[in-house]
Amino acid sequence: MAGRAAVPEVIWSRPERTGRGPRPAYTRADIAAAAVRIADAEGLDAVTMRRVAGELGCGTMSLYNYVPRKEDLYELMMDAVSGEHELWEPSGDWRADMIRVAHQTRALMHRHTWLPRLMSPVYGFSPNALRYLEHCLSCLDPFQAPYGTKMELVAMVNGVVTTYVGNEIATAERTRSLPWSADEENAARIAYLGRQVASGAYPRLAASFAEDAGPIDLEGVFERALTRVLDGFG
Amino acid sequence: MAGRAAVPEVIWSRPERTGRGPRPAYTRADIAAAAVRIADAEGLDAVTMRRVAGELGCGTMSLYNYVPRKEDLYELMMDAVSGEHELWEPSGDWRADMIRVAHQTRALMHRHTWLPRLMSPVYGFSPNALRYLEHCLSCLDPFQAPYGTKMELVAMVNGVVTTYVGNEIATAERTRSLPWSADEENAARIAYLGRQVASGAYPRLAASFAEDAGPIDLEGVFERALTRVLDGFG
DNA sequence: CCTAGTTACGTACAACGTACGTAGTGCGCT
DNA sequence: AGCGCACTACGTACGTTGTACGTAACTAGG
Repeated sequence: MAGRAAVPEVIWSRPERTGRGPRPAYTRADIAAAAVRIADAEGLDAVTMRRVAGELGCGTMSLYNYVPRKEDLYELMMDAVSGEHELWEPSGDWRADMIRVAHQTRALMHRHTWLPRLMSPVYGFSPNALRYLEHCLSCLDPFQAPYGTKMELVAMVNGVVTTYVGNEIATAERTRSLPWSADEENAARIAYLGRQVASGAYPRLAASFAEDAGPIDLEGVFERALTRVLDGFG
Repeated sequence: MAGRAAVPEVIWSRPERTGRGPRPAYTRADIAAAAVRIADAEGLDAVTMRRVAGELGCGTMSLYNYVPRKEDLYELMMDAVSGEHELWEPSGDWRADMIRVAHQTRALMHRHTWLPRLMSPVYGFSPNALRYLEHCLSCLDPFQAPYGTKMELVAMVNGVVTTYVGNEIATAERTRSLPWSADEENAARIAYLGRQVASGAYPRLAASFAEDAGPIDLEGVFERALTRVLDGFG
């Protein structure tokens, strides 16, 4: 209980290599890549300390030389995939650039479906996150506003992307894991809700479900949400 | 492996009481209340099957007669606190009503700080969730738009509230669990980021942090985000 | 009344994060 | 040059988790 971390212990503040002792067998990039590979292939829940160590080919407890807590492993994973962001020269049209950023982030999250779950609490300040943030701010150079407003815009766009793609992924995984089609799922949901709604206590809900019977166009929903958020910033 | 649930197994579709066998010692409301009490007092991670059973005064495995999986216990918790929503007669000004809804949900989440974590994947269709949804739609009666648009508005407001209050809570819990003040926290973060920014690779980030040195007004951020979202809907 | 379905609960298991102890290794200092 | 210490590596072990399973008691429907 004595000398254990009287400091935030952000992993990015501790150096990867101190110079003393034998050279580490793996880099942080190696570890992050292994964890990302597992998460992409088998889901986030398959990312355990034992499994990652096995993927690297070392003992379980050796991982703790690189990563003090599992939470920091998650941090490494988020930073690794944040490096996949393509950073272009701003076009001069900040609105178009932010839409492009949002679509790219959405694609990134669909490539790594575990990302929304890790991002939803709060995203930190990893190296690649800083580069991404700086790029967003550079896209917003033509947007006449104090930096506080620009940061709020970036946070809002990121929040909306995380929320909506998280929903898309949850929906997709539910329909994939279950042994029936999306239409049947939809029908079953209508059937259950129909029973609730039949009581007459929810007339507007009933009208809503009667209005749009088909499956929801998730991409369209995302696009409209994004447009509305940007509209709110004028 | 044979007869185990070839159906979604939404907990709300199974009756609370079938009539056969001894009468259950507890109601779903009892169980939900116990779990909520624990989560409010000791955090969501303290809500384990053993702990809830202990709070009720029954054996651990007896809980599984009421709740097939832990996920369903979460569902019960969300429904229970959703019942705390105050549902008023719509004022005729849908914008004002939605702002009131959002503030009330925010207050609810601050009262039950584990809510954003449970809501972020997707919120289901529990009885009280349906009542809440119907209330939102009734507030939107003066809003001339198809129900699809109204549903998107409600979803967006809920998403923003969840995201932002989730951030507020994460920030608050970080400063509470750590043995230094918010100012020191802020200073430490500036110090760490300052080191990164000092390289000169992030000029706009540097300018941003130079601009607003004080602590962030989270309530103001929330208020502005909400206003902007509603502005996006005209 | 009987029997089938339900409740109650103790035992048990696999999997998790990780504390701890020990052995080996190589940089920095004297 | 060589000593020492900080670091790496890793096996063992502990506490905790969700929950499968078996058994005993009980109550409504035929």
